[in-house]
Amino acid sequence: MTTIHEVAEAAGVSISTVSYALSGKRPVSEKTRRRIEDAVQTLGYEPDAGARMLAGRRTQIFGLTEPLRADTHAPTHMAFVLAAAVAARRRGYDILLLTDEQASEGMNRVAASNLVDAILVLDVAPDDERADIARSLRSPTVFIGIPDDADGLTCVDLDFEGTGHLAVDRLADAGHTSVTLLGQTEVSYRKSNFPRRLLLGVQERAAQRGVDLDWATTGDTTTDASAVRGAAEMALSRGVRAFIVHAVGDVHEILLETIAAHGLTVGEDVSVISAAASFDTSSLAVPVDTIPLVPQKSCELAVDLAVRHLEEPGTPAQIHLIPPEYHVAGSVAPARE
Amino acid sequence: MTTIHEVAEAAGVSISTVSYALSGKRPVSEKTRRRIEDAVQTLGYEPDAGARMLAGRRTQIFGLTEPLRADTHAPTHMAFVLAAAVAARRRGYDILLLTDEQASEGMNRVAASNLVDAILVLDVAPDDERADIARSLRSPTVFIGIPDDADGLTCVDLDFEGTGHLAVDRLADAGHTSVTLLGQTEVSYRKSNFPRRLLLGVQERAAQRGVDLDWATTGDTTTDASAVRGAAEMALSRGVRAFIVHAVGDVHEILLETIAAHGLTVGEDVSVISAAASFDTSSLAVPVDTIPLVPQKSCELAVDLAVRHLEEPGTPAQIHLIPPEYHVAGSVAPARE
DNA sequence: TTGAAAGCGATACCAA
DNA sequence: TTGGTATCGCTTTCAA
Repeated sequence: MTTIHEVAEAAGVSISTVSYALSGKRPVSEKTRRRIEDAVQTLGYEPDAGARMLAGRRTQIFGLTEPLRADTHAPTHMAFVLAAAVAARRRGYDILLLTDEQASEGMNRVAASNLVDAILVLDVAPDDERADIARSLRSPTVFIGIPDDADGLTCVDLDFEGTGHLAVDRLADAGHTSVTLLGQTEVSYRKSNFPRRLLLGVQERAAQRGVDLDWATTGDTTTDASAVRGAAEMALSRGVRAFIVHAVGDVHEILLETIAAHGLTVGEDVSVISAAASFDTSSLAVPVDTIPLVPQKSCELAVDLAVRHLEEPGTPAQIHLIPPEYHVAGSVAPARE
Repeated sequence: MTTIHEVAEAAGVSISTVSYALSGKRPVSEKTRRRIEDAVQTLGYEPDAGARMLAGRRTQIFGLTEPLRADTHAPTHMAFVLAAAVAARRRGYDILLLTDEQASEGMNRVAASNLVDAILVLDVAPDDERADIARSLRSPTVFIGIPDDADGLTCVDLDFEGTGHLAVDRLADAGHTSVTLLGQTEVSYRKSNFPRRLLLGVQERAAQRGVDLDWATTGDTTTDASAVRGAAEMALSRGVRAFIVHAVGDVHEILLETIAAHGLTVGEDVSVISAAASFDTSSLAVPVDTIPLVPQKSCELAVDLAVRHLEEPGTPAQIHLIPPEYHVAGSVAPARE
């Protein structure tokens, strides 16, 4: 293993100059920097992580806690983990995984041992026990999702209520007076809170705009195809021609199939908006207007906030809602008389 | 932050005694150990990770590389990540995530900087570039999966060929002379190698036992329900009454539905074996005999091997195949005349 | 059974 | 623009 001493010797300078040349925290003359870089190159030098942590009081590691509850939608979750890892890496941080029981216990452990510079919290539950833990830690902690008691916490999330407002507005603007919200599974309305927040936003705005609203869940603990089909058919037969879908890809597919089976055409006879979908809606059978939930955005903001808290320790905790963005694909049509 | 010095002072001993008392690497008298433990407790002492790494030359961290290719089955993958994290933690190790481009590049980085003690490799491809990287590293590396060129590598995996053998044997023993293998997607036979290994095992044993074999894939890049149904119907109409399924849960469900739709009963008219499934087959509509792929087993063995390589540096690289286990659920019936 | 002290390999302060 | 060196908090050898 090559050390900073060997690099210094090879370059004919002191170790402090090597350190400064590599960190850029002090100006170094062009030619000495070249010599140092050459030495680093030929010797294959890589600073020792442990020594760095000890001397620099920075680990360049973020903890990522994820309980991985059984009802977590795996693809969505993986997208968030991946996005967090990529975002962190861009800022020079690695991700240390805290899953399962370690999700809570590990937070204390890695914070107390200075293994991580900050902690990112995924898969947030309404009554998340990690909220209290976070409040008791000195390490900056950023929640991706919002617990019921978010007091004193830094949180990042899509503005689900705003998303609900936006979806209803678009349909109401198109003249629809009757809308069905095809939601998540029953269990997710109890164990998470973003589905409720979207529902609330939809209900609120529907009331304001005088829109009749129906709400159907899509299964008990897991997506139930026949329940979805049933709900869609019921709505269509009652004359509903506008849908907001807050669900996984399969539910979208079933709705689109059911609409087609009724001899109706999305974007002409029926309007559909996909709300807060984290999958690629462009791969659906029919193009659907989407207000997407973009893991990259949430995670990049979360990482930015963690870094900011590290660099400016005084930064106040705050909830950051990401404004919804409406992507037109032609699935919303004017209501027919 | 409390340091080992404060603990030593509080307990009235030297720091070395504290260190030894906590690591157990040297006998410490009962009563001094008590005093030290008390001090640790009341002060809330947790050893500094960086200092530990530097002085102890051990990080207690494993790198986990996972490219997360687009065709990766998310739930299966998550099960492996979780199992790896749990197994590692049991032995006192944390998991550092190396995803995406970092899967390869990161291996070199974390190994060179001594950030990790060993590396676990997930999501192994036939021509995996991480094979060469692993061979060039000094850090112990364990593959969970087997690349085509596994020379000099330590690998862990289910014995997929043996799984194929076992499945065919059970059906042949029951008198079946005609079997259909319902396999994975097309793409997985190109981008992974375990599907091929299972296929090979099935073909081999089918030839040996004089069993007619048909093989159907279940879609191009993603599971195609109608393709699965078509394959199942084709087989049933040709008189095939024995199936080996190597696929995700949905494919099982579709096969079972199709069998029922033909008025046939699994375990009486038709025999079905699920091979190398990593999901919980007990939640299927009909109980199905299973030769499971258990992430916990693979990951525990992988972690054990990594630890062994750390403790006994001479340990030779080797491929470790986990013997298949047959779980009876009553879905295999004697063939009818 | 215990203690003193020499590192481990960086960072960053104080001088020059 | 550069160098010397104290320091970070622990592990482990050597001595007692």
